[in-house]
Amino acid sequence: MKSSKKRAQSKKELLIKQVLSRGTVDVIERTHLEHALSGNKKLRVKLGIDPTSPDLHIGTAVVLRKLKQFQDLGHKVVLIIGDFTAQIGDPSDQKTERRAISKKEIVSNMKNYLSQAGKVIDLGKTEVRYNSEWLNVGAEELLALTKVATINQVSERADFRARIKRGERVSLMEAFYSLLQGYDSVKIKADVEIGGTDQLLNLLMGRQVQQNFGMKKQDILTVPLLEGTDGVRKMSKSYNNYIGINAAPKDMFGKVMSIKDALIPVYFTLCTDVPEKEILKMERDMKSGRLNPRDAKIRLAREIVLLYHGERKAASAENEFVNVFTKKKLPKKISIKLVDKRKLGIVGLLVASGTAKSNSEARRLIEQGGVRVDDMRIIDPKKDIKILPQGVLLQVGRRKFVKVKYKK
RNA sequence: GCACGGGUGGCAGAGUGGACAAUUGCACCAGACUGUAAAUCUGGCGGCCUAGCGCCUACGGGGGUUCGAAUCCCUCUCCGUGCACCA
Repeated sequence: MKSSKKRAQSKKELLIKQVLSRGTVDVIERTHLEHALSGNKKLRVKLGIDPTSPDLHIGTAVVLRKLKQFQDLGHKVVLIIGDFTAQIGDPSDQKTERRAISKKEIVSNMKNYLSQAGKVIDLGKTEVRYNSEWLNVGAEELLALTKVATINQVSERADFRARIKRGERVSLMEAFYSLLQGYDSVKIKADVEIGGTDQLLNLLMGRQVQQNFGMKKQDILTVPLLEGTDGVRKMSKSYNNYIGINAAPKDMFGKVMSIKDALIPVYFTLCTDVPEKEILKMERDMKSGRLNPRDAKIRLAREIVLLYHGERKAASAENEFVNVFTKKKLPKKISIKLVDKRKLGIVGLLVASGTAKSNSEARRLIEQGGVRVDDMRIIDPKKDIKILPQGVLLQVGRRKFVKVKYKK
């Protein structure tokens, strides 16, 4: 009995260590949080969510995975949906003044968000709150809040200062934003708040607000921003370098395979549960040439797909990938497209089958040698193709396969 | 309200009367190679066809000047900055 208790104890220590170190950038204040985690008090762990973008990707999942670790330690996760601020519209995107989104949109966005977030955290143990619940305050309360910070302080923020220097605008709303979301921490009595490294200032403001409202300051913990598939910028939908949580297993697998080799260890650390020791070993082995980065990446892809689609689908996605790209075999499932002619030009065939957007594009693909019909490369854009009774197999590039049949 | 600056292809950002379907970078697509949809290299990246140094559409909207406009003028619209007591 005693030993099992001990084992549980050491397992907890391990989890704590993981919370504080794996995929963690800043911890403030470290020793305080460490003690709190070792204690028995159930901590309230806050994460603020922007309700404008309902699509989650594995980059946004990084912070959710961190939350999950807190949940595993028995703490309470509080998701705060920033519907209030979203309705005002965050003007920080200077160029295109972001339009305020409606309540209805927010509700549907959040439904989407939660169903996706549920793949990472345990929603049953999560408290979900909308900050319009308390932020729609009167002027009196608002003014009390504005006493917390000074214009001097806000204007000294590195990002604001830089923008002012460049002659760009900094809206008051932006300055208020951190106050308002800091007030969330007061209202929900947060012990800990987590967020991406880009949120550090906001999180710090939460501490300041809490202190001014006579409350104990929350600890804060930041996680890195995951680099996107381009390996340059952070993963984001607007850069089109993201891997969606809802992506089909096959696409998810392929997209992971398309990341730069250098990103492999980072992705392992932030996006999978593979033990850090193993990751380090893989890193060493890749450097020494003992491990083919491709194989490490295949494992990475499998681990990631596994988290969101389960083991069976992960295995079949892997199979499919190896088949199609390494062994150059045909994919298992090939979609069928019906056409109403028995014979048509290759250009028309590409367009009709949806493998090319326009005749010009089709021609280009053909001239560049990217088109095969029944495994025969077609280079002449004027070639006519007969649609055989059993159909013809059209391959465009390495990834598009379509079976074209005649529609009676 | 006044002054100034700006609105260019999915994004960033050149171009300020002809050589502009518009430099370049990113993203994207194809090919070669490979270790993979990595890296690298090559080509492409508005549409149409009779494939021509062809035609159509396109540099915020509309109108104009000109043989010719993304480029000049007018007007509208949108964005940004500054000013708005002294001025």
